[in-house]
Order: sequence, then structure tokens, then C-alpha cells
Amino acid sequence: MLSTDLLSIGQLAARTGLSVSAIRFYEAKGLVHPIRNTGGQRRFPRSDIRRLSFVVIAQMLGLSIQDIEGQLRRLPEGRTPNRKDWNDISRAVRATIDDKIAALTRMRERLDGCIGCGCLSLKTCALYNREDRAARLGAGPRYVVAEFSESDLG
Amino acid sequence: MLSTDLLSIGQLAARTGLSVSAIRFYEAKGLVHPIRNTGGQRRFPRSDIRRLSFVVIAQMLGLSIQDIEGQLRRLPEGRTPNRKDWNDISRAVRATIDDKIAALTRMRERLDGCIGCGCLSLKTCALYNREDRAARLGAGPRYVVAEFSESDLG
DNA sequence: GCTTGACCTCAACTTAGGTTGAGGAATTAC
DNA sequence: GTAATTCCTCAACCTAAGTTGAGGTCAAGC
Repeated sequence: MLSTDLLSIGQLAARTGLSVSAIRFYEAKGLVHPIRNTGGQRRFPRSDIRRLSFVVIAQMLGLSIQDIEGQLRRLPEGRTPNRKDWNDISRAVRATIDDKIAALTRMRERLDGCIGCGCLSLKTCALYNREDRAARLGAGPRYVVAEFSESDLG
Repeated sequence: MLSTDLLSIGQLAARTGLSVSAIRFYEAKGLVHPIRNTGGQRRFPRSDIRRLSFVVIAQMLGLSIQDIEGQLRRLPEGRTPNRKDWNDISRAVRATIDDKIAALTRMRERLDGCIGCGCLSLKTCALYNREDRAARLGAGPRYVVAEFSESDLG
């Protein structure tokens, strides 16, 4: 029988809804730090239920694993986030959501200006400019694209 | 000297600002269909400048390569998109941007309700529900997470 | 004491959108 | 005619957030 204070990885998975492999992955990324029993198996404190709940919620808000690890690491002594910590973090998250909405709104406005235009010119199209190329809306790696000149577009 | 009607891949890259490797990649994905000269090198019609401009702009609006390929394929005879085509497509794109903005706005409203709450409970947190887990805001593969029950959270 | 289930590590695979490099062939410039 | 570019293919690599499987160990029930 396990100590009432410690959970096996399977028990933690059942409590959080995460898969066992995801929890191992999160450990590798530094989000939890279980101890090992004599047989080498992971044992988690009960507070990791809350810690992983925080991870799941923060992820839904658009934070990457790395962002979350950074937030958790700033807490003293690897403490699990409490009400005030969550308050601080969620205000920061709100700002990034605001930014995303603002970027999409700007893009929509420009698109509206372009509907009916049909120019499709890299030279004159208002949708196409260097700033936005660096901050595309889709997923995937971002690379800087070389400068270019053109003459017969549009 | 190349025919004035055909461009080498390097020339097309210079005209569009894309890298040579990206253009080869786009060919593999079916976005352009160059012919080959006697030496086996790619030769592109001038209209592919506009075609690839369309690709770049559509990508910035959040369309995936596959989406773009689908749009281009719907055009008769592999024609390069003209004003009316662009008009049709951009209206569809506007709808997807609207959806993204709406999703982010809903998330922001719920987050506002949660700031100061600090519950961090998977059971009661308004930020945490099945619908949103299926439509997370971040990048990366999506997997369905198993149902779970809990007792000592919150 | 033995079987079953939970656990361990490590490596390979997934999607998207490409990049980078090796090794070789074609084209262009002088 | 030769040197310098440009081009060719093919395979391996990159990120993110995990999953899947192989091969082996640990713990618990009876």
C-alpha cells in the first residue's frame, strides 16, 4: 500500500486526466519533480495534482510548456501555484490574448480593404508586408525571408 | 539565355522573395507545376509569380498549404487566381478569422471571470472544460484526453 | 511463490513547413 | 574551354507536444 501522501504515476494520471506518458514527458520538461522509491518508481506529492491542473489550464490559454515551466520555476522552492500566483500569471496571460486578438483584428481590417481589390501584388498589397510575415497566424517554424525586388507584379 | 516566358527556380525565388527550397517544397505539395528543360531543370511560367504571391498572402491569413492547394485546385485548368477568385476566397478566409477572434474573446471573458478566483480546480474551473480542450489555442498535434473523475481537487 | 498488472527506459514516430547538406549534373560567363 | 554558378535529387534535421512500442523490472493479490 502506498503512503497516503504519495501517488504513483498511474494514480496521478487518473486524478488529472492526463496520460501516463504525458506526465513522464512533463517531468522531462521540468514541470514536476517526483522522488523515486526503492524500486525506482516515481512517487508524486498530492500537491502535484494541483500543479498539473495548473499546467493544463495554462496550456489551454495558449502558454507553451516552456512558458509554463518558466512560470513555475519563478515560484519560491518549487511551490505549487496558489491564488495570488495564479492571479499574477493570469493577468500576464490576458495581455498575450489581447495581443493575439489585436493582430487578428488588424489583419481582418486589411483583408476587408482588399476584398474586391484582387491586386495580388507583393509590391502593393496591403496584406503583404514584412512585419506580418514575421508574425504569421499559422503554425510551424518561422524563418526570415530574404529581401527582394520586383518589377512586373501586380 | 532563358525564353522571356519562362523563369528558372532562382529567378522565381528572386521575384517572390521565397527561398529556392521552399519553391521546390511547394511543387512537391502541388502548388505549382513547372515543366522541365532538356537538362532536367525546372522552368516556370511567369504567371507562377502571381500564383506564389497568392500562396504567401493566403498563408499569412492562416490557410495551411493543404487548404491553399485545395483552393488552387478548384480553379479550372490550374488557372492562376484572378480578381474574382481572390474575392471568393478572401470572403471564406474572413469567416475563419472571425471564428478565431470569437474563440479568443470567449476565452478572455472566462479568464476575466477567473482572475481573483484562484480555484485551479479541474472540477469547478470555468476555464477548464471538454469543448475547449478539443480546441486549444496553442500549436501542435491534438489528442483527445480520457475522461476522469476527481475528489480532492480545489 | 507465482502470475498479473503497473511501472521502468529508450528510441522511433507523428504534423507542418520548411532548411541544410552531400554528391553530382547542367548552364553561364569569360 | 574551363571555371564559377546554378541547378538536380535525396535524406536527414528542426520545433511542439506528446504517443507508441520493445524489452525488461517491480509490486500486489492469492
